[in-house]
Amino acid sequence: MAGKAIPKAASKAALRAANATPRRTKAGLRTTGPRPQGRNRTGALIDALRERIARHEAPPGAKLGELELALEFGVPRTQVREAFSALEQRGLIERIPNRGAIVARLDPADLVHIYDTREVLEGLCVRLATQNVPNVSWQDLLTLFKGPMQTYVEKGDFDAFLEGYAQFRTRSIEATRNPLLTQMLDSIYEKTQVLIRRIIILPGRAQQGLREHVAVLEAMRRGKADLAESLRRENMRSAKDWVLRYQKYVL
Amino acid sequence: MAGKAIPKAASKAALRAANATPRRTKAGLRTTGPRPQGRNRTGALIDALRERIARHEAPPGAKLGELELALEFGVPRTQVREAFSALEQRGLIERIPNRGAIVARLDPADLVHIYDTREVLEGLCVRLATQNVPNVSWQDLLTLFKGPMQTYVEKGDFDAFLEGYAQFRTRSIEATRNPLLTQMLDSIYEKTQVLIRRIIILPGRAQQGLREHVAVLEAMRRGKADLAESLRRENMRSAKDWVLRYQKYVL
DNA sequence: CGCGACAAAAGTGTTTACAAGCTTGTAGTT
DNA sequence: AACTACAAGCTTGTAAACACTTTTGTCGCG
Repeated sequence: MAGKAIPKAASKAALRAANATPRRTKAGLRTTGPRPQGRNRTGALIDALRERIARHEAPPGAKLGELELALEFGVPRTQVREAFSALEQRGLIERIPNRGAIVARLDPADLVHIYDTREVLEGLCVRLATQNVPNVSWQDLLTLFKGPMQTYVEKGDFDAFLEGYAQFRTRSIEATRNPLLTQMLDSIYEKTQVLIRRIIILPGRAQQGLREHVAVLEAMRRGKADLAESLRRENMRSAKDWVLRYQKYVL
Repeated sequence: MAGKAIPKAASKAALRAANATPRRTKAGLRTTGPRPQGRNRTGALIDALRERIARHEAPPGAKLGELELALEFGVPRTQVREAFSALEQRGLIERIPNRGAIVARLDPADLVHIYDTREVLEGLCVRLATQNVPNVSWQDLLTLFKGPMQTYVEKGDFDAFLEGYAQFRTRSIEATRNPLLTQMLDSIYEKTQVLIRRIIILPGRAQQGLREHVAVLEAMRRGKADLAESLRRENMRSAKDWVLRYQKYVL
């Protein structure tokens, strides 16, 4: 790895160019321009990074350089720092004093904590959802889970399968109309999203999970909120067992 | 309010003085000095603001000025902004473009959302706590709640009463050994802390809450984790009813 | 006496510049 | 040949200046 020995000229100028924000492709404007948009820029950056972490594009342990991200998104480094502060608060990244930020890692103990907490929150979610909207509004999801989803599993079409799950998730959460719960489930979702693709291919997990979801949906379809809650909690416990049993392959 | 008509000189100089960080009382050092401490400064600022909001020193709707806080804590404005970003993510403050940050307000709908979510999380908390530590370790709290706490209520010594509650809370949360749950309960706690002093003086609430807590503690003392969970949940529902019934006086 | 235009001031959002710390690569010594 | 010491550069932390927006106070007009 000894390398190159690039001389080292132009360091000042290079830094200046790198540190600066590359805005304004227009010609003569020398000022900042009319200010892009209110305060969405940092918010958008936060979301972009959350997405990137959830999608595993930035895997756990990956280093996040302030400069690198600032250049990529075309924002000043201070905004990247603000975003880091928010993400750290959310537990998605870890900041080490003069070393920068890395994507948070999960260890087996974290898995237990996540599933225990998720159990009660997901239970609450389906209970509220069942109570808040007409029973028939679950019919389409029930049909989906009883029909097409079965074939997705058999054929191993995991993308379609996950898409169906995402729908269930989205619909339930929206139906709760509870922003606090939504936020907490989102926070957990971000953490588990990293693993879902490994869990779903565990032997028998997709089939078992599907069976349990059908049961939950049937309870929701019939308006049995408390039953749906306890079925969903059982579902989470079952998922937890699976993950722990195969944890070597998941983490 | 027409006022003063201070001429307006020295604006540039004033701003410069205000915007700058007032570090280093020493004499001739012209640079930043040896860098105070790693990266605790922003973290400390976040905690200080959380505390201030929880204690109602900055009541809901209060404006938080970047400059003001920067001067008060002796940190640069960028750090205040980073702290704001974290607090916003936590839902403790609201940032309005170009207008600054205000302490988040609660409306009646938020109360419902908080109590629904709190119900399942507090239930999980006492269940895990019961499972994780020896039964006898709850004896002292049970004794406290059966004896001294009763007299606090009768005498109207709310400070001592709240102190007892805080102990129960702290002990339960620690016993769960679940950082994620801890974080979520903390997040909720910060929001309700604003109201607790108004709730506790509602007619009959302190007595009823105490009765319910004794029941929960007895279940914990006997190692009945599931029973403790359902009693705690019932306790939260009861608290929610009380708050909603008297919501005009609480909010 | 009220009401609307205008201008200054206050404060937020953004950018640039500089200083300190960690990393890495190289050279010199044992 | 391995190990330590040192120096350069890259990255983070901090400071300060700049640009834009909102607010507020005043003055002129109806």
